[in-house]
Amino acid sequence: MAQRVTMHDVARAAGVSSATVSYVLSGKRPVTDATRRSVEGAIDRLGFSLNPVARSLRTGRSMMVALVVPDIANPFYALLARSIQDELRGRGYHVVVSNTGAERGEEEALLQEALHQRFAGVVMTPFRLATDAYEAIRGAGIPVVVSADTPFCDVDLVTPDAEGAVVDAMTHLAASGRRNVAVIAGPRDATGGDPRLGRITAHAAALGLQVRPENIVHGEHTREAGAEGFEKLMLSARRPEAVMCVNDMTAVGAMDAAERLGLDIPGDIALLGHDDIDIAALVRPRLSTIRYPAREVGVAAAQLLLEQIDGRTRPRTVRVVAHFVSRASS
Amino acid sequence: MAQRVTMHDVARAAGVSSATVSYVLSGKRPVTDATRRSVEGAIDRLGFSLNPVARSLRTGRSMMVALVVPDIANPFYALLARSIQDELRGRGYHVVVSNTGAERGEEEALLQEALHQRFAGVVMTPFRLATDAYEAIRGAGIPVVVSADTPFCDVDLVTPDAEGAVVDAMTHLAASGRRNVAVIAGPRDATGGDPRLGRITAHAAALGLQVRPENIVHGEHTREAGAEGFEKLMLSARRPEAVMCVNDMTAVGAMDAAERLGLDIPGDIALLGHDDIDIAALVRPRLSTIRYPAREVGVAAAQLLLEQIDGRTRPRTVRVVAHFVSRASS
DNA sequence: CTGAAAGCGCTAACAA
DNA sequence: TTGTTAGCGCTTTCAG
Repeated sequence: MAQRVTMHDVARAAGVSSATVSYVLSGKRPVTDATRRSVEGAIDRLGFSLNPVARSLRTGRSMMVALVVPDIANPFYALLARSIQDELRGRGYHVVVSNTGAERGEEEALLQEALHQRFAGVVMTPFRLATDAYEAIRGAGIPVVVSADTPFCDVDLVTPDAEGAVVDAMTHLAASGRRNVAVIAGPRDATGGDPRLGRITAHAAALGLQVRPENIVHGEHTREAGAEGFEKLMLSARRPEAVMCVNDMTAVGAMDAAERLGLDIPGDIALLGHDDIDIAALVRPRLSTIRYPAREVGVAAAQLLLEQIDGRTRPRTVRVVAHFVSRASS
Repeated sequence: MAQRVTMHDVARAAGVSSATVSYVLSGKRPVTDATRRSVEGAIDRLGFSLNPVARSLRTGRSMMVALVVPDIANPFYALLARSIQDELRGRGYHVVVSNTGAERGEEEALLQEALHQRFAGVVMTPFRLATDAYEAIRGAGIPVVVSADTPFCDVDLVTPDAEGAVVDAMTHLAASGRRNVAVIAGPRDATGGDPRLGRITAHAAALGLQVRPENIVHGEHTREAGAEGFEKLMLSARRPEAVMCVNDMTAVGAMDAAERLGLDIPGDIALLGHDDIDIAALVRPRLSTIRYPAREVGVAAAQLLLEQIDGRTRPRTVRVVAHFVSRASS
């Protein structure tokens, strides 16, 4: 009772050739109304549906899109996944989600895999991948969209426009008298460094803030790493008056640590996150953060991917603007 | 420069037939050490890798597993996805995530799709699907695992063992003098009703609690529905002293509403969730909840799926035990 | 232990 | 406007 109905069966039932059935389905060739009706009749009489696997083998392209992220359990990526799926479903694409754990080996392997599988495209948030790792897959003509803070050469990119937001956040800190600012940044060995950290240090001086080298700690984008980083910072001889975190999950980790250490936020120290996942407004104190809307990022990524699938070849970059959201933690 | 290297090329390079290459790869037939070495040499000299699409066409089964959930942006399902992916990756399976929005039409369509795509299996959290909707796909021999509170006939099932936890939770309410208990339950038209609600009403009387019919409201498993449900309950002539929610997201919605209404939790009213997603311990007051560990559910589901793929045919049910977690909201 | 060959179900030339 | 046909790259009988 499985789908044992092939195009051949339909063709026979409709008294045409299987090619005609194919053309009725794809519309790639004019077909008489009569034959069309006859074929369509046979199709739903027999309950036929096209075998996507055979089709993929023949055309060399599947309807699968890979979404490669560090961790789908991270709310930012979960929401990103949701919005990409929503955008792509209409066009019949399925989304294969894979987790890299931000590990370079996994990032490479999953990109390879997308190539072998002849996926229709890849949306990826790389952390440690070499910037030239896209050569092979782009050489195979598989569309790639990268979501990252770092500029990548020759690849479609969705990236934040966050200069203004960072300036706002730091202006806000300065206004409340916080001068000595620390940063819980991303991993030291991330490809292209940590642009979020870069933006902060770039603007600090002009805004009257100081980011001492010893007040910069590195770690993964996780809650645990955030807690660890915060504790490290609190050992500093000159305790910072504010901590800016690479994302909201690390900021939550910092709050965990602050609680353990008996430090009050924002009394003893101001805390800022990045992304504005739902959790940011749910924790207490509510977390001030630089909002980078996952949903919009996903929409943009899906858009770029579809454009490539539809034939665009010149790489494009979409900047999603980030905003400072002031809440109780700063 | 794409993967234009086929088994034929490898065969020629190794001076054997493509059948032999296939057998070297699959190990389904004994092969001399000499030929094996020669083939393996050719394989990595040419950078060959097997085309999964051709393989799927031939065998009639792909290495894709469908994960069909209401909303991957819901932390419970995100974590479920993560753990399933972790379990399945080792065996080479990829996970295709789809969102149903808990809509029956989508649930049916996505199940169908898994059939057409010849997926290796399906893990599904159904809400409104008819219980006999699995016939077709099971008839096609595609393994299915359902994660649900409701018992489903003839399908592998991962389901909570929550009687004890519910009794604990309600005992706790009774002990703190809450007698009049309300429930924010799942949708009224869910397949098999709402077993979480069922468990509550089943135990209420024996524990000295009262769940009045007008204190049961229905809605989706979302934050918004939770807020709406809570507001409805607060209009009740006899305001309940405790509210039990079908999951943590609805409980968070209830907290949203409580704040708007100026009600104190747990002072004016106790609040309980269900699942224990990370957010439960992050909101204030921290949410008491009935912990149903998504990670374990995912592991069990993956296990069941693999067993089926490996040939088991008799349906199996795994019960994951739930526990009451007492926090500040009750 | 190895090879030859027949397809899996579809698409896209090429003919008619 | 339609049909014929040759594969896409693999697995798996059936012979050797």
